[in-house]
Amino acid sequence: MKQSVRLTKLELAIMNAFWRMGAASVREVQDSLPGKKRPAYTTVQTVVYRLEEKGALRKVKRIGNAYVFEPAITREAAQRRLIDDLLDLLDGSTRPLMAHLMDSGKLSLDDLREIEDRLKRQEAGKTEGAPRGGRKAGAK
Amino acid sequence: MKQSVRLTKLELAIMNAFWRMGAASVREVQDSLPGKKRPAYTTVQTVVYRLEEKGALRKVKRIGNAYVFEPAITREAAQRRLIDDLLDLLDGSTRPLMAHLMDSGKLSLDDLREIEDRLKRQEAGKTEGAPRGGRKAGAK
DNA sequence: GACGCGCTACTAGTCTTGTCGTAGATTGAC
DNA sequence: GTCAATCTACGACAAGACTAGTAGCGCGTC
Repeated sequence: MKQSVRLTKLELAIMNAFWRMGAASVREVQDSLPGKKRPAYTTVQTVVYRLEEKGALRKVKRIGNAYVFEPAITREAAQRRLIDDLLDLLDGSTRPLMAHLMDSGKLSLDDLREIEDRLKRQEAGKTEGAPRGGRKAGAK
Repeated sequence: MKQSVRLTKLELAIMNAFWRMGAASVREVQDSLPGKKRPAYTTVQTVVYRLEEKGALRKVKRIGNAYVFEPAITREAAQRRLIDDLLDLLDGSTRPLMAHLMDSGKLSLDDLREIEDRLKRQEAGKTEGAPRGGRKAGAK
């Protein structure tokens, strides 16, 4: 049941292009990469193909002799995987994470307020019915 | 001025052993690794040597014919690097991070309260002098 | 002083990621 | 139908990480 895919830096940069553009050809993706880190066409091509193998992209059609790909996973899922991997490395504890975010000024009070609101809504919302088959334990 | 070292999963597992034990020999580290993921002695040895080259460990003495190593970087510094790398991948935004932590129930309201308090104290303490443009983060 | 054990030092193979080139196929334009 | 442009398909290679084996040295023991 592992549908989540681990992406490397370059793979993520390329996926970002797809999430931004929806569906695109290798050429379009390469053109869209910011100048400084724009690899050769075939480099982008190789990574796109690898992403397809990994299940992060899928071919949707051809235009001319070129394939058009689109994302097969959401940005959220990919980010989730990234974060879970990090938490795993941190032994599952969010403490060092939060501590560092605060120390480095990456978390503002406003950010916190927003999160707090959301968390409250979440807690409130989950006591009423609609179990939303999310992550029930039983999953074989 | 780059003193921070990027650690991989195995390297981190080994550093964790050192942070836990203080100073140790390769043998001690290997023995301390949890059974499931205990690599061969020479594998641990190779990684320990690599960590020394990277500056994450240093030799402190010999006991018998064996070297004893100790951490040359703190766990906090290593974790900081991990987190900064992640933020880099997330385009510097903490939003998806916080959102996922909440969704997966890794952040409680209590956690948030604590963080909020700390953040407030921090802000109060820094209004004097240093302007520190909050999140501009850029700092190459 | 000889022996064996454990440790170091070195070597080596495999995998992943990033990088790109080349050959050949396809296509649109004439 | 021919041609040039553009893609795909495939191969290659370097670096880094992970994995582990082997050779040989040194230390403690008898």
